[in-house]
Amino acid sequence: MALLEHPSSQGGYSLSFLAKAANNNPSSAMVGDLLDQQRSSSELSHVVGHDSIQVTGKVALSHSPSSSTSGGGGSSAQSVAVATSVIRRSPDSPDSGNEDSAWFLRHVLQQQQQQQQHHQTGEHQGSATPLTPATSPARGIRRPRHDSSASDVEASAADQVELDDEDEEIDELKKESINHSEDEEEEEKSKRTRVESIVSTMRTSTPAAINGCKKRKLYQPQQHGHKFTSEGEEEEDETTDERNDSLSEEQHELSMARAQASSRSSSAQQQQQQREVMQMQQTQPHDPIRSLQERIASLHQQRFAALQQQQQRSEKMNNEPVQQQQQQPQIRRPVRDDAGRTRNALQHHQPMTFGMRSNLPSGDLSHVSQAHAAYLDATRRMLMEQQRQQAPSKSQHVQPPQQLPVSNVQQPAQPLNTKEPVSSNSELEGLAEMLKSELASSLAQLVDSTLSRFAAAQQQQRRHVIVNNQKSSANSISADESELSKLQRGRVIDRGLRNGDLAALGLTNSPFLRTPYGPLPHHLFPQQQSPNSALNHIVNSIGAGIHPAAAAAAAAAAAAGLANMGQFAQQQQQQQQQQQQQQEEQDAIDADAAEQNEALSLVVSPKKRRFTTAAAANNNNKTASSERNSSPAPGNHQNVETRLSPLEISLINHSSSAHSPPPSRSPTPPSQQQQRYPVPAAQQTSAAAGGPPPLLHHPSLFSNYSAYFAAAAAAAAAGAQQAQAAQAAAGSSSQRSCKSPELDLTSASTSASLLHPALLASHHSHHHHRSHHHSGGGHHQHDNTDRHSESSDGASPYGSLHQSSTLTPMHLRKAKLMFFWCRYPSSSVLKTFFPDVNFNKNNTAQLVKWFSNFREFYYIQMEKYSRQLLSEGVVNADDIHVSPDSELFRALNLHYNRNNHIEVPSPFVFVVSETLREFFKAIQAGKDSEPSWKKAIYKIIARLDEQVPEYFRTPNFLEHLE
DNA sequence: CTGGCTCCTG
DNA sequence: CAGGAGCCAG
Repeated sequence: MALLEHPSSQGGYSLSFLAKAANNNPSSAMVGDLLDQQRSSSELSHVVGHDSIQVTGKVALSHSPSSSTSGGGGSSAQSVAVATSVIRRSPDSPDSGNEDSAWFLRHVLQQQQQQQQHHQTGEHQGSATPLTPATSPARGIRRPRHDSSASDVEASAADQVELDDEDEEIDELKKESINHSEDEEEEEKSKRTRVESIVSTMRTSTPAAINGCKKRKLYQPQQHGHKFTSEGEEEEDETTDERNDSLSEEQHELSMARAQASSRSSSAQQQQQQREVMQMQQTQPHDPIRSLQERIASLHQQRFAALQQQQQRSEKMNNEPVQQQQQQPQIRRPVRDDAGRTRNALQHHQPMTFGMRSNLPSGDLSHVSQAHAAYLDATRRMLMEQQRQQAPSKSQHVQPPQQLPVSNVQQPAQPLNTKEPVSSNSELEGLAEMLKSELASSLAQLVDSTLSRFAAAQQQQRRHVIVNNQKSSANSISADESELSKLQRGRVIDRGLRNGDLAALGLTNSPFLRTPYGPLPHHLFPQQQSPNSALNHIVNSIGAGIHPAAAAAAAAAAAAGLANMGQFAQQQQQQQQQQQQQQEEQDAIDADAAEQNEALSLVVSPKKRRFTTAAAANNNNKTASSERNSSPAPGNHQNVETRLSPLEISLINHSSSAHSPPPSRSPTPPSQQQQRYPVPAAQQTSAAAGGPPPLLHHPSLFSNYSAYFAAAAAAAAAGAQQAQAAQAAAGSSSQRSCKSPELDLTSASTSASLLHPALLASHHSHHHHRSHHHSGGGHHQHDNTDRHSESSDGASPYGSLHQSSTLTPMHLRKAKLMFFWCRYPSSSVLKTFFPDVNFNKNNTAQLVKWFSNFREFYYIQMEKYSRQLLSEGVVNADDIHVSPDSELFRALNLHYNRNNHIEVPSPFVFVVSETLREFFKAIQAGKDSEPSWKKAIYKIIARLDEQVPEYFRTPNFLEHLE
């Protein structure tokens, strides 16, 4: 019976994924061992999560997401940390050779396991404490909820404290690690980190997408508010904000780039870095968006450089560069502005890119796992090679020349690498000058080409629009654009949910992490001059290969004891890295110029309501779907975009590219798709994280924890901002700066525990819908209505003043999602989650009624399934376990989460199982014959309500719901 | 009396 | 899902 699942089979998605990955791994001794360990660890964590859920109840649940989610990732992070500690503490650690690697790995793994256990214990304690037995039974089914919420807050507070501690620890560890210059170990660590990152990434990868549900018209849109309201003002604000954000981002970027440059071993890389800096500087003043893009481009460049190094190295050492490359996040394709060098780098990498492509058939898990396996394998080989080389001659400087392939301008490289920055300032300046000139020229070209392309694209779009939708033509500066914008929103949503939970949007690129730890890498590898330069090189290359931020974060995390938050942050970063890689791949596939131009256009034209993605060459599908958007763009887009994550982007791309079901991302990467988005999205993400709450930039805040917080705050800020905007459109910037932070912090703290790693599963469905609409053809009328409703819902309300008293289908959707956390929301609280609605008695009643209906459906299902269980011979209620994969959840998901906007929160899983048990027991006891036998159960279930995550308050939330 | 909930029906 | 009826508590 699908419903019942044995405890053993019950794990969280993430865990199972991890296990899968482990299984897929081909591997050899070391790697294999590692994987096994991983798996076991994951199981452990899994078990932990499960236990906590069952045992502790609500509070535990709130924590559980982190535990279950982090399962693999957490373990990885821990392992890293462990590694560090091991290095420091154990004197017996071997200094060299083959044994070193193996030894290191084993130790790490062991430590990891131990830590897991510790973690487990901690978990129990934490969860158990806050639980507050609900009171007031009779009337106040709802009251209990309040109690529970309070307990949640406490829990979150506790978490914060822990995090602080973690931060301190991190700092200490960092220092220590720096002081202890053990090259080999360092190397190991870096490698380890990479492996870990991959594993964690796999963990997070998309959960099994449920059905590609069709979007059905819930009901006709009753009205549309004022589409075009104070659009102008908001936009203005947005622009400024964005600029500020971008600027701050740039700053971070600069500092980071410098730090990295110093650490880089090869002069070529330095050059690139400098170029980046130059680019950023140049672009900063002008266009924020552009600057962001530039920044991304620079990042890409960095990666490329790293890749190149690595590739060469790997090639030399063994003949398997491809595999390694696959694994590494680097396969980035230079963003538009990159001129010759970047392109060169790109070209060099292209072969690899292709390889990746072939190996990465779909964006789903499978591809990830494959990559992971490949990566592990490659890693193993690398280690072996290293060992071999080391053994024979420790003082081989032979390597350097090879590593500096493309631009050997400054050969001093390896030996001097650490000190280069200091000594060669003048040189750098000269380079900077050169770069500047180069950039200037290249930029001009780019701009020209971009503009021309954009124009062409627009024309095309218009055509499509006209053909497809007559009405929308007016607004349709670009139907495609609108579609794209929608997609983006989808991404945003996903990101918002996902990241909102974990790192709250944009942690990946968040300056917070980066700035602080950016320097770390180079500190960690200070002694590259040491005899075994080869190893050093490897380390460097590895480090470089990884996203700098990620690497830094990883290092920091490793050093630290790995607070939960830290884990999250790290994981997130890693994930994003991976996602970015994917995106990059796709991008690489496409022709460069066209895509980039599109991206630019997208950014450039902020006025279109739903992100006007310039989307010149976008898909036909989108064109068709464009019908809906026409509404003016509220200012919030920027914020929204901030949350876009690479993954989302990739998903979007995937979906757009093919109607195929979510699971498999069709490799067919039509060059036309909006791959451009990825880049902009990423940029914005970083910008958003950095921008809104400048206060958070304070050094003290630089920690995983702080980063997390900041991100959350930023996310919240967006919401707050909106609210403010709604009331007073103008001059909100100052207010925002002051007020937002507070709000953010508050919300963040409050929601810290609440934030779940609810992953937005898929935009696929959305896209599908759209495409369906198009294909469906014949329903022009329908489409039009649709568009109206959407525009009124998503767009206008959030715009700020566009409140309407109408509850739209989007609101309904949101309400349904909220049901996952809260079954008995009070009307007052409920209202706060729909700031875009002008509530009156009627719509309030409607909203309340919705939840009543939700409950009804829910309880019906519960009763039905519990009866079914009973009939199947289940005797003990305790034997009832529900897995998210169960039929029951399928039904529930279909009802409340049709498009899988979010991953079913683990708390809800618990609630369901609990409800099931209660019904089961009641029915078993024959209470169902009594008059209102369900009421008792209702009471119990009412107690299990949780606070709805803060990100539901995000103004843009609705937009994300397709 | 009102708000809120459940149950039933369409 | 929405409407309506009925019940209950402030």
